[in-house]
Amino acid sequence: MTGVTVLSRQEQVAQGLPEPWDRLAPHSVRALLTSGVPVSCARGEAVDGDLGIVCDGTLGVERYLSDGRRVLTVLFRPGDLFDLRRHERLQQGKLIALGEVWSLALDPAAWERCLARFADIGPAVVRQLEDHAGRMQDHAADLAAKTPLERLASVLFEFRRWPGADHAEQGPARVRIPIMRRDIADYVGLKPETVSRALRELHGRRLIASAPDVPDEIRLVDVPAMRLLANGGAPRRSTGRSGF
Amino acid sequence: MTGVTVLSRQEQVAQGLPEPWDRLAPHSVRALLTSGVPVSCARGEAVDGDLGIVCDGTLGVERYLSDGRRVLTVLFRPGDLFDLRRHERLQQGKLIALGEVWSLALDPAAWERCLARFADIGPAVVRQLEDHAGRMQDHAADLAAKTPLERLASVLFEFRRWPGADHAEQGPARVRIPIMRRDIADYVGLKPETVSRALRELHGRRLIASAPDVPDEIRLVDVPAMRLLANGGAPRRSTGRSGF
DNA sequence: CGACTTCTTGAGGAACGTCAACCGCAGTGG
DNA sequence: CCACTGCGGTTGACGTTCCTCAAGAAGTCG
Repeated sequence: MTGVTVLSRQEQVAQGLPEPWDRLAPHSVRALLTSGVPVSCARGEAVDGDLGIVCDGTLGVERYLSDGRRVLTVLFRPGDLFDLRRHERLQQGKLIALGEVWSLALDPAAWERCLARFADIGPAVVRQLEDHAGRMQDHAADLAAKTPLERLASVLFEFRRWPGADHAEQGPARVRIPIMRRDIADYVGLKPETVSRALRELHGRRLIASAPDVPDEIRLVDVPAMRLLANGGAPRRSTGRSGF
Repeated sequence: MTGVTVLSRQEQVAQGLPEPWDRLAPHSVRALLTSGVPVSCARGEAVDGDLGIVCDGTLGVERYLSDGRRVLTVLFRPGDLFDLRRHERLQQGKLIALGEVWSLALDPAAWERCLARFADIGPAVVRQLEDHAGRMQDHAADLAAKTPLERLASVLFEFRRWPGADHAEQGPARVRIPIMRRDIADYVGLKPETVSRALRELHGRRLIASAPDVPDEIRLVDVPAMRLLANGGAPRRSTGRSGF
């Protein structure tokens, strides 16, 4: 399950390359793929190499506060480009695998050559960065102002928006939770217990549902209500003085 | 206080252009400045134009949740490039002035020409984006895991790190709070009352001090302790089980 | 089977948000 | 000059919320 599978995985990625990369011309894609080496990581492992593209699984930037509290500041999903070359010397956390992860590690020099040679890669990268900035802003809004329930709803939509193989098989209202509760908690700024309770509450309100044997396969029962909730439809308690 | 001051302000900016722009060759700077038109905004006003450089004051991306809660997801300080061209159609908030603000609005077409013509501007922009991404990650970590006290300490350092004219006059351990309490609160995910109490607590612990007549001019009395606090040195209560 | 991890559930308490009131200041108009 | 108004900031009392702690359920691996 190493050499050959790796290649087939590259091909597979080339086929259904998500979001910005799918607009690349065939030779750009080929150059991108041959300039990188496939790497696999087990859960918890640090990803070596600070430049690459996620092929499968979820990566996260992990940061520990002085007293041990853990935070996940960013998540990377299949198709995402991660570039942490300026990261290390800023002590801004470590990139780790939040599950079984396949990624395409890029050699910086080769990457620059690739950028210089193929005109369509540059815009794709810019688009990536802009998307990323947008997600970070959404995330900041979640963390700054939302209740646990709202954060959970929001993060479920975030999971759903992510491109990836999952989407094809399941209906549009289905979401597979790709990471552990603890990682969700560290990402949305809650404790695992609270995440658990919030999901329970969403079930209780008939907003989501899941088969008992696959609790991580969630169906969004009431999408509009979930969307409203994710956008801040449920204030903390009283004082729902909307309108100003 | 319009036509002439504007020009002089441009010159002034060109002189002490902060962080990434100061490394530009003189003609690059000149091109940058002549490609933009100076704009001033009063507090609360939306900034027209979605591409530009902040010259003086503080801008913020403001977002309202469905029920009226307000969040500031990003702050822009003098020297920062803001590019919200993809922002509008993603309904990701509005750029508003958090005080009296001078900025240099850039015409997208002219900007692209500038980018294409001067080789040193591109890297400066990339550096900007990377810095920005780093700050967003710091901010996410603040919001996700830190207590009000820690958030305040952190945001004070953020204010201090910002380049700007303020720095020259005051000592290195002095910070001027550039925005209102309410804006601080909406930025760090607290309520103004809590911000007030946290500042009071910092005073009480002899970590910061300020003259009674200028309460927004803060002196960092114990920088190491403040730094530790900003990095998460004070957990919520017990369970300070550091080390894992 | 036991050791371990992840997830869940429950009870209790600290903490931050909520609400209300007050202070100081600036602008306004009689 | 002073009352009036509005705004930003502060302080205090109170209550909900979410974290803490502990224990149990369910799955995995040796």
